[in-house]
Amino acid sequence: MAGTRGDKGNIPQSGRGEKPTLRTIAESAGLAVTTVSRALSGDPRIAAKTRERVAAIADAVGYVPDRAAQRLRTGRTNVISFILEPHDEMLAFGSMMIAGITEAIRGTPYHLVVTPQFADADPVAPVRHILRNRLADGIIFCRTQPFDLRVRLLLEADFPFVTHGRTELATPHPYVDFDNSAFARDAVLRLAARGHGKIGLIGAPDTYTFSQHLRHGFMAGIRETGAQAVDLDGISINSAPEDIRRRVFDRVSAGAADAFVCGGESPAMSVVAAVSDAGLAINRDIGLVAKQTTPLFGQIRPPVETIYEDLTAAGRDLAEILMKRIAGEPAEGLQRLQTGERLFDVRAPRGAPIETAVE
Amino acid sequence: MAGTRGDKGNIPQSGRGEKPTLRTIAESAGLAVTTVSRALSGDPRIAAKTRERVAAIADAVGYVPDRAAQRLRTGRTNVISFILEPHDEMLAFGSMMIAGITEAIRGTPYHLVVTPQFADADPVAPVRHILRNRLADGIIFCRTQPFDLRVRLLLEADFPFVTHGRTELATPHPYVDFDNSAFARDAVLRLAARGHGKIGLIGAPDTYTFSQHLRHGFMAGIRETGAQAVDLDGISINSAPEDIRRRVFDRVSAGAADAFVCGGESPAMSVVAAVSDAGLAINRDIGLVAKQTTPLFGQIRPPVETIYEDLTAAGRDLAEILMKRIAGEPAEGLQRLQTGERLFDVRAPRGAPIETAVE
DNA sequence: TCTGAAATTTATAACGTTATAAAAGCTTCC
DNA sequence: GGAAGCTTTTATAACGTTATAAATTTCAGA
Repeated sequence: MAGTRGDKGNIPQSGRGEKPTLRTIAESAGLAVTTVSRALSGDPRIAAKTRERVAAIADAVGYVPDRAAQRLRTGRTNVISFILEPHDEMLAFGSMMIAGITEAIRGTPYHLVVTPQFADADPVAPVRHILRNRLADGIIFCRTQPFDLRVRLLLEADFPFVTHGRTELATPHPYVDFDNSAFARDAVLRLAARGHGKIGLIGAPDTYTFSQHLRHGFMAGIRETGAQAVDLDGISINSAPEDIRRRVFDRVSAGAADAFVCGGESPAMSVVAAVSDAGLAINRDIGLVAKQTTPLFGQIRPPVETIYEDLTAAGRDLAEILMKRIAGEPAEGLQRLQTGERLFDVRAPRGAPIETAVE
Repeated sequence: MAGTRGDKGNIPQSGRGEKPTLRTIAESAGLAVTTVSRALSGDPRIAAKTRERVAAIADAVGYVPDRAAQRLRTGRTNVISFILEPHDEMLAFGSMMIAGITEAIRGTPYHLVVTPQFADADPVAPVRHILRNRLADGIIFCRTQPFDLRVRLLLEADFPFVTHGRTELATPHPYVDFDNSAFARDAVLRLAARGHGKIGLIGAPDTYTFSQHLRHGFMAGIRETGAQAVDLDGISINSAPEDIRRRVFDRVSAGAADAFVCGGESPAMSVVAAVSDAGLAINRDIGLVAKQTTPLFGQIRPPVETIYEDLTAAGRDLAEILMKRIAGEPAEGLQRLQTGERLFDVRAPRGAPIETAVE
């Protein structure tokens, strides 16, 4: 039942029930199929007059090229693969990225295929699968490691890709990244300037490159200000919210920490909860600077100072870079480092212009 | 440069650099291509012994069928299209759904293609586009309207689809929905039982079916309890967070409202902010029951009573239903209504067993 | 041993497109 | 007028698969 063709032709443009192909147009125009194909692809070998005539007929019959046939013939898939780990912690991450990617490929022939990277499976498996079966023209993936296996595999195969996050590999490759080091350093400077001396970092597991950047920036800030780095026993943005809350609650209750730098809004939420549970107040007693990736967080009370990482813009950049890479541009020019935007500064009144970053 | 084949064969399994096809296997086995094709698809016309032999060779050379060729020949795309509106407000919505869908199609031949539905474009356009170009075997889309044009179009074309949300059309169609009516009614009963008498609903624009369900349930609760429904001047979960905050602040400051039912966590966040800004306290002064769709919200302080809508489960159901529909199952059995799970009840101590719903 | 039917395999064509090579039409110029 | 060189069009084949129809082999029963 499902999927069978209805009796009445359900293609409104053309009077006939048949799906128009190049042959339909060729017959109607009295031309060879090859000529029509070339005319539609704007081949300069075809006379301008013929091109126009063909375009008109194609439009009239509602012709759209068959992607499967094109793909079979050319080997090009017109597919961009976005590899996504369905993390609880990531929340809006995927949605924001996808919004950016779809925006960038709007009007291009590319489609977006989401390829899951399951936690219980080999992380390289999706890349290998796409590569072997030529399932896409290019790949986007996130959360790189310093010596990322996926990057090495793709470099070796000379297959187009972009990463969200950098690596420490010698061969340059296209990437989009957020300057997490600057974010963390800046956060520490700001907290120290406000009198906080015992600062904890809630970053990510050290396997990720961005996590190391966070830590480097954080430690740089610590050294520059003479503040004390508070150990949080391996708590990270990947930890269960309740674990984070408890750990922060312990440190705060014991007076062992008086400020936190958070790599995400989910752990920041837990910090706010822990501080509240301890009978203390964010900003007044305990400092907090967090990275924000969704508008939602702007409404939290008490207001939390955040730096905004625009993931939709990142997705847009990733897709644009990938398309350029597929078109043959060299990797060197296709690297972009985002910097954060200050959203709310607790020292400034609401709505007031935000001061420039601490030098 | 990018995408060109490296000199060294980069397909590890097979010694040769060439991509194995049915012909490769046929030649190696001394069989016709047709036979190999049938053997691999488990056709009973092929002798069991031959099937095994072919399977062994296919495995050895690392054969994977060419999707483009299959698609061209059979007309089946093995693609499931998920139509997504990149809403600010939706946040984790897309991610959770996608997590569920990918989970369900794991191990099947289906791929997930995300098709954006841009706010500035015709909402029916993506469906029409997929239909015309046969870009998918089935479609998933969300936020139905009572007389949804997309549903009507797809029913007429007899094309497989599932919706997240119901319609009021006479012809039954597959759907997954959350019982928003029960949620809203239950929320009002609970708030009223706690002594709140002036209750506002932050639902969705009335064009959506689920929004009407929210309102029906809400009004049913109002009638049953004799509470007063507070008008919020068209504020909905689609409104800007700051607008919601201001409106709630006004009502609460003026003593015009003492409780709220929220159809999402983003507006609930704004309610918490507004109540805090008005110098009042959630639960003590102002009641709040919200729908929760992400784990994040569980950490908010003060704790907010929520009902959990499991969007990952919804995504899983949607994909499963769609695959059954594509396989030809009738729409009648493919309708599912989710009910919410109480996550936190302010009257019960944390961690204590949760009482059953108000009757 | 032969016949007819069942089991198994094969040849051919087609899905809709584009790359390659060849052909036809048109100018230009000696 | 015809060769040379350009522009424009066409014929053919191929990408890798599967549906259809035909052919071959196998086997039971007479």
